[in-house]
Parts: sequence; structure tokens; C-alpha cells
Amino acid sequence: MGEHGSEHASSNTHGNGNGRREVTVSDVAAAARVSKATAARALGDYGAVSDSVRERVQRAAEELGYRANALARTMTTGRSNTIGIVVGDIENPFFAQATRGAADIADTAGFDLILSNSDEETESEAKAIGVQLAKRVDGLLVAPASSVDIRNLRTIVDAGRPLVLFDRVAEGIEADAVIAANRTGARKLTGLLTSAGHRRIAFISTLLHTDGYRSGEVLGSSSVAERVAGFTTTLAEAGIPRPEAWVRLNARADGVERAAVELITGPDAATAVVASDSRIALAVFRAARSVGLRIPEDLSLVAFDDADWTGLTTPSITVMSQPIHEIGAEAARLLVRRIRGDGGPFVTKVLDQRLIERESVAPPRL
Amino acid sequence: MGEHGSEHASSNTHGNGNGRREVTVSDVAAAARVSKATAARALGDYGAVSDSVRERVQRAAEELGYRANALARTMTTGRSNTIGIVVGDIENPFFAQATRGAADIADTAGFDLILSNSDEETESEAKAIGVQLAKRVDGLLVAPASSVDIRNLRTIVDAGRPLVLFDRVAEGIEADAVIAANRTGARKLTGLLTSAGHRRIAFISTLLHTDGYRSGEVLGSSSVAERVAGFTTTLAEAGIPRPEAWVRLNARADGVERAAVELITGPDAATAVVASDSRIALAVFRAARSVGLRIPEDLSLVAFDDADWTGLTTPSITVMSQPIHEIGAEAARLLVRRIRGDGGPFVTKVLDQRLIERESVAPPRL
DNA sequence: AAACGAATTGAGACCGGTCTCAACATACGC
DNA sequence: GCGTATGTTGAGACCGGTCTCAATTCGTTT
Repeated sequence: MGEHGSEHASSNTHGNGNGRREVTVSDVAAAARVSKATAARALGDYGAVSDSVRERVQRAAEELGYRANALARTMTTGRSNTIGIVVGDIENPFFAQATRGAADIADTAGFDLILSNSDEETESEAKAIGVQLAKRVDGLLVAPASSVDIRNLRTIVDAGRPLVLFDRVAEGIEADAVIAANRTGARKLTGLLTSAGHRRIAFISTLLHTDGYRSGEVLGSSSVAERVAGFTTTLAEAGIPRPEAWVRLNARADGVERAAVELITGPDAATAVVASDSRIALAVFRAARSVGLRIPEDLSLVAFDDADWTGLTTPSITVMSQPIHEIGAEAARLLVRRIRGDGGPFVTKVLDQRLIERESVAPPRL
Repeated sequence: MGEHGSEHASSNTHGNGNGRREVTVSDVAAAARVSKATAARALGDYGAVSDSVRERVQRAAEELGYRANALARTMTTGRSNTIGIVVGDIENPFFAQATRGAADIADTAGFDLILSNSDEETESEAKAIGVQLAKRVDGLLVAPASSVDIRNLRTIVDAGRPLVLFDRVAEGIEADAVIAANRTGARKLTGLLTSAGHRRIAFISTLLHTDGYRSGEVLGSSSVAERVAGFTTTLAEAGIPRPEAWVRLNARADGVERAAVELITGPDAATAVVASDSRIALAVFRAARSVGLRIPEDLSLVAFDDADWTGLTTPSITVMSQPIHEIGAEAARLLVRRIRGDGGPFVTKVLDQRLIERESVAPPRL
């Protein structure tokens, strides 16, 4: 076998530097003694081919070790069967879970995932989106670094690619979105604290924001904005003055613990904390321990995200659980539908959060 | 502007269903009144172009909203600037961290990542690898589902694509690998327990394996195999009979806790446990609590991986920390080097693990 | 001013598939 | 037995880039 063709072995243009040329449809066609078109039909599973020829071609392909070039296919069909996903940081369990949810749906629908981390910066987000568009992804899943500056998202829409946002929404962009009911969640979580009698309650997030938070200000991330809104209105309803003064943003990843220490010590120390995600809860937990405060006796703590370990600490932590996996999965479902051509109106799906009360809340001291 | 060309507006073959055709080099060339070849040179940043023409072309590209088609480029150059990564499960913090490490290096080197989950099954691993090869990735990063059945890995090598394994090695495959010193780590970790006086020590892993473990048997994952080896030899050195009887594999993800309960209760209950990763440690911790055993008084626990919460529990958990991020990063570095053409001998990099002693080890009860 | 070399440009093949269209073969109806 | 419908096959254009090679322009040298 394989004695056909001329000896162009040395004409080995590009390829993989390996000395081996890829086997192409033409090679298979020659081996099976049919035209390129027919071989392509048999291999690509389209058009009409007689059973005998199909079998002959497939056997030839098998023998030669033919492997279709998906890129060449994309060139003519316009479909790449690839979707791009841009997350803040895949190391963050939230994004890891959402990505897995999306990957499962994508896989079933026959799509691959190109993954990029934005580090929540619009600049690297722009770069990631640029590359993904250049690779002609069929659609994108994006947790936008900014809900306000939508230029990156516009690029996608202008390029004519379907886009689904997840975890955060953005005004004025033609895209579906899947988010959690953050405002309601924040209200319930904060309510637990006000009901217990707390008056000095802090909200901590790592969201980057210039200067301190002032009421009515627009925040970069809609999910944090919603949580802040739920938090401040709950405080206001409890008659606590200047709720916005208790919103602490900009807690840099490496400085969350220090920020937490500042908040829970001193004359005006908070007696309770709402952590915007499980990693922040971890830092607060550690901070409390480092300054000798006991939870919940000296400090109450509640957080978003039911990370698997939150039920394990002493005390276990009361959390607002989000259907993270489902957020990613649903986003992928919507995207696949768009890619398949659904032209219906854009929707924003809001998934419920679920309160899991544990042991980290108690009335404030004295 | 844009009044050039004939009105082939309706010849709108494929594209993105959006009614809009992609802007191509030819379009830009026409607008800038130069040949396609020249426009391509100016846009692709290769060959020689006069400054005036380059500027004219770039302005035309800007106005038309030209975006290079990376796929077409790959077709001729043979380079896709994409690397594939196959992990067990991106939701597993280990893989999430390693992936991030790889993504950072890849990004700096100008590569994108196509991500696939194998769920540790060779079958879906095969599918993932097939798709990635079809998409002509420049190389692959794989945490092989099996260190024994290397057919999937051979597919990659046969296709002439560079391959770097991480977390696990495989005999008989031409590939670099980056792993941690698991055997040494297991010895140290287990030694802590034997030194404390434990004689009934269990090792728990979720690795799938037919039937119970028997000495000398080949395990699917080399990293677990190494840990088991370190574990059993340490037990043997301590004069404990039938060390392999204490190796518990097959703990299915959803049944780890139940498996742990079985191990730590009953007449022959283990008084100490070595957990093969942080998720298992979590399950054991929970199991101990559910049956009313206190750590470390009633049960000692040590684990692999310094998950961020392991220092937070009461008691905090003694762990063997792995440089996970670096494992991914170094694997990516090796791969990029191969892609760039380094033809040196294949290497296996072994990174050190680091013991972090905390509070979860104590002598056994009487 | 003629000759030469370097820089720039254009024409067209090529990568590996898909797809359109025409040619041909076979089967069917009447 | 002839016209037509259906099925199968082949030839060649095409997708959007890159790359080779020849043609042209321009500046220099002698």
C-alpha cells in the first residue's frame, strides 16, 4: 500500500517541521482512485456517494492515516465549531465552575472552547476578544470586565458574532445574558445581620474602582453593583446613616486581608461583614483570627458563593449560594441557540440564589 | 468612501448569517488601489513595503474595519498559534491553577489555549485530542487520563505535534513532562504519621482502578502510583504488615465521604489518613465530623495540595504543597520551546513539594 | 549616460477543504 | 424504445490569507 503518487517527498513545504506532510483529501482520493470531490464527499459525510465507493475511500483514509483539517473546512463553511470564553481568572473557583458548565454544554453541541483570562482589565479583554474573533469563533461567552465601558462588547457585535454575557450584564449591547439575582441575595444576606442587631456592617469586594464608593455611582461590574445596591438599601431601611460609607471596594487580591483588618479593628470597627465572594470570606476569616476576634461572637460573617469548604470551618459560614455551574451552562445554551440561527429578542436570564444559614452570624457584642 | 467595487452585495455567500461579509485583504487592496499581494504585505507585516503605501493600506483597512482571518493565515503558514490543553476537570482547583500557569506563559508567547476536560476517561480524552489535532493546534499539554494506555498520546506524536505531559508521566512516549516529586512527598507525609505512632493508616484516592489495590500493580496515574509507592514503602519500613491493604482507590467523586466513613469506623478503623488531594481531605474532614471523630485526637489527617482553606479549618490541616501554577507554566514553557523547533532530548522535570506542618496530626488514641 | 543593484510592486499558485455545476449512468414510466 | 427522473461522479472555482518569482522603479556608480 501507499506506493501511489510521485516522489515529491522533498517538496515538503511547511507542515509541522516533522518531515511528515499531512495526508489530505487528494491523497486519499488518489489512493482510492476517485476524484477529490468524491473522496471529500465520502469523508466529509455530505452529498451523495455510492456505498461501495464510500467504503473504498474510508479504507484508503484509514490506511493513510487521514485526519481532516478543521481549519480548511472552516474556510469554506464559515463555521468553526469553536466558541470563545473570556473569564476574569480561571483560577477563581467561580469562573472555573462556570467554565465547566459551559464546556459541558458546548461539548454536547459539538463546540470547542478557546479560553482567555481578562484579569478584569478591559485592555487584556480587548486583546483576548481580538484574537478570538481573528480565529473566527462562532460566538463568545464573556464575563465583561466592565459593565459600563462596552467598547469591547461592541467589537464582537459589530463583527457579527453572537455574544452572551454571564455573571454581569451591560446596558446598550445586543446580547443575551445570564446572571444571578444579586440584589435580592444581598438584601437577604444583609438582612440577616441587621436583624441580629448589627449597625456597623461592612461590604467588601475586590472590584477595582477609583476612590471610595459614593452613593449613586456607577460601578464597573453589574453584579457587584447589584450587591452593593441590595446592601445599602437594607442598611438604609434599618435606619443606618450613610450606608455607602460601609462599602469597601478596591480590595486588591493580595491586600484583602489587610483591608479586612482595617475594617474590623479600631474605634469604628465593623461588627459584621458581607464578603462579595468566597475568597474574600477566606481573607476576612483569616484577618479575624490574626487580630484575635472570634466568629461569630466578636464578628459576624456572611458571604456569597457556597465554596465547598465554607461548611467546614469553625464556625461554618452562612452563605448565599449561586448556581454557578448552571450560569455557565445556560449561557452556553443561549449562545448555541444563537449560533444555530435563533433570531429572537435578546433575553437576560436571572437565576435565583439560595441562602444557606450556618453558624457565622450572632448578635453584636454589648 | 467605500464606493469602490462592483455591487456583488447579494452574492453574500456564507459569512456569519449576519448579512455582512467579512472584509478581506482584497477589499482593502482595492480600496487602497494596490495589489492584493502588496496589501497583504502591509497588513501581515512581512515582506517589503514602502512607507507611503503601508500607511495608505493601513488607513484603508482601518476604514473598512478589516480584521485578519487567522485561519486563512494558518492554512498557508502551518502555524495556528494555538495550543491545546487537556485536563481532568477544570473545576478541580489543581487543574484550574495549572491551566492558569500555562495560560500565562502561552499568552506571553503569543499562543491561545483550547481547553478540554477528559474526566479522566481515555475515551473522552481521545475525542478531545482528535478535535484539537483537527484544529491543527501547534502542540498539546496533556494530563493523561492513563499513564499506561498511551494510545492517545501516541496519536499526538504520530501526528507530528509536540506534546508535554504534566502532573503525570507515561512510559514509552516521546514527550517532555513536568511532574512533582510525589514519592518523596508521600514518604514525608506518611512518615509524619508513623513517627507519631500510627499503625493503621489509610491512603485515599479517587483514581479509578479495577478491584482493590495489590502490591506491584500498575496504576493508571503515575502521580498516584508514586504516592502509593511512597506510602507503602514508608509503612513497610515502619514494620506494618500488608501496607497495600491500606490503599483505598476508586473513591468515586460523589462517594468519597462514604468511603472515608468506612475506613475510619469499625473494628479495624484507620487512625490516620493520607488524602491524595485537597478535595478528598475535605471529604474525610466531613466524614470524621459526621461520625463524631475529632481531628486530630481521634483521627490524624494529612493531604496533598495546600488549598487556601486548609489553613483555616479547626484544626488546620498539615499538607504537602505542590507548585501547581509552576507545573502548568513550566509545561507550557517546554511546549513553546518545542514548537519553536528545539529538537533536544526529551526531559522530565520533577518539581519539589513542600511540607506545611499544621495541626491535624497527633499520636493515635492509646 | 549607460549599467548595475536594491527596493518595491503585481500576478498567480498554493494551503485543504467545500460546493456548484455539468456529464454520465442507470432505472423507470408509458 | 425513447424521454425523463434519479443517483453518482468529476472538473474546477472558491474561501482568505501567504509566498514565489518576475517586472518595474529608483538611486548609484563609473
